[in-house]
Amino acid sequence: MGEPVSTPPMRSDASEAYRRYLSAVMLHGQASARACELGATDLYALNILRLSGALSPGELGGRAGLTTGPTTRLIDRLERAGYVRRVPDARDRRKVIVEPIGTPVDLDRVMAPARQKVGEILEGYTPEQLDVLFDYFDRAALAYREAAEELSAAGADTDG
Amino acid sequence: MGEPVSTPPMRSDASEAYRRYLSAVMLHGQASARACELGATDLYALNILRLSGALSPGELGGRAGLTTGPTTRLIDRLERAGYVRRVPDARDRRKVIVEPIGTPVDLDRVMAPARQKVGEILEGYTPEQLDVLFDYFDRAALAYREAAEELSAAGADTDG
DNA sequence: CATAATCTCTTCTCTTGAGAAGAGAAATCT
DNA sequence: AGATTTCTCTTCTCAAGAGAAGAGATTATG
Repeated sequence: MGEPVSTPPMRSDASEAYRRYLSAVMLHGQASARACELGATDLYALNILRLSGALSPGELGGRAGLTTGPTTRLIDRLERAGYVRRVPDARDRRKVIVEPIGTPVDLDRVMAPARQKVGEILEGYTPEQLDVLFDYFDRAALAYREAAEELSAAGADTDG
Repeated sequence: MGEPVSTPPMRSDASEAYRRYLSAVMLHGQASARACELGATDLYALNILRLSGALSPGELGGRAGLTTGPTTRLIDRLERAGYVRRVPDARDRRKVIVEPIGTPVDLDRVMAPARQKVGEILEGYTPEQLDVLFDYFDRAALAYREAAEELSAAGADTDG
């Protein structure tokens, strides 16, 4: 997955710190998925569904960073595992709605350690400091999305 | 690849913001790789080599989040593309050293937009605020690594 | 209306990652 | 020294993602 190409912020070792951080997040994602006996993408998609509720395959795949082909098979796997159900959309018969209907039994147990550790870290910050963190997450997310957009647009230009 | 299972911090929409952030970072990584005509993992590995210098396959694979099998083929691809060279380690003949010997021509061009945008965001913060950010990256990285460690250890327990 | 253009999902083929098994080299133990 | 254990990389098989192509449904246009 897909793995991230970090864009190093400027300080001396900042880019290393940032890279280590992203790397750790992803290694944890893989370990979590393995503990749930799922692929990392499958668990990620399940998390998206838990937070956002039912989505169409297109929406789900887009948020999970998948193209449409793999998305269909992702949903196949989740459906077979009993975590998800396909429901036809009444208003647009081209569409399907993917409803979460279950959660891996040990998901909470698996997430607990990271949740607690990160929670403790965040508790150590003042509200102002937390504002800085989440302000950064917000704006950086936008920046990366825009940058990705530019790259895709530039690539589409030069394609046949 | 692998995609992250975010562990939502506590605030109301914080977990959503955090998820969007990670998602954006990864989508940008994929777009960057595509723009360089490489896989996301391949470009990530190349970045690791640029920052860390020559590494053994084991080290490289570990940092890229790959197991040893795929790592060999990753290096095969990079070698075939001319970005990397395998050199035998004189002191330990089990080992190989992977040396970066080139970089995709348009890597800088590809990275420029994100680098600039993120740079602008970071310039908007005071030194104290930047300390908060990088303090978080440091500690969160450790937290996620430890949490992943616990999961792996627990999984190894219950395995045959 | 009818036709064309667009959208959404699925199917197919090829590349890439995971994990098990194995070969070769080094370290450790007796 | 010889045997065992450990380490590092490679090879092999199977599952998962990328992208192209296609089927079915909706919307826009003449």
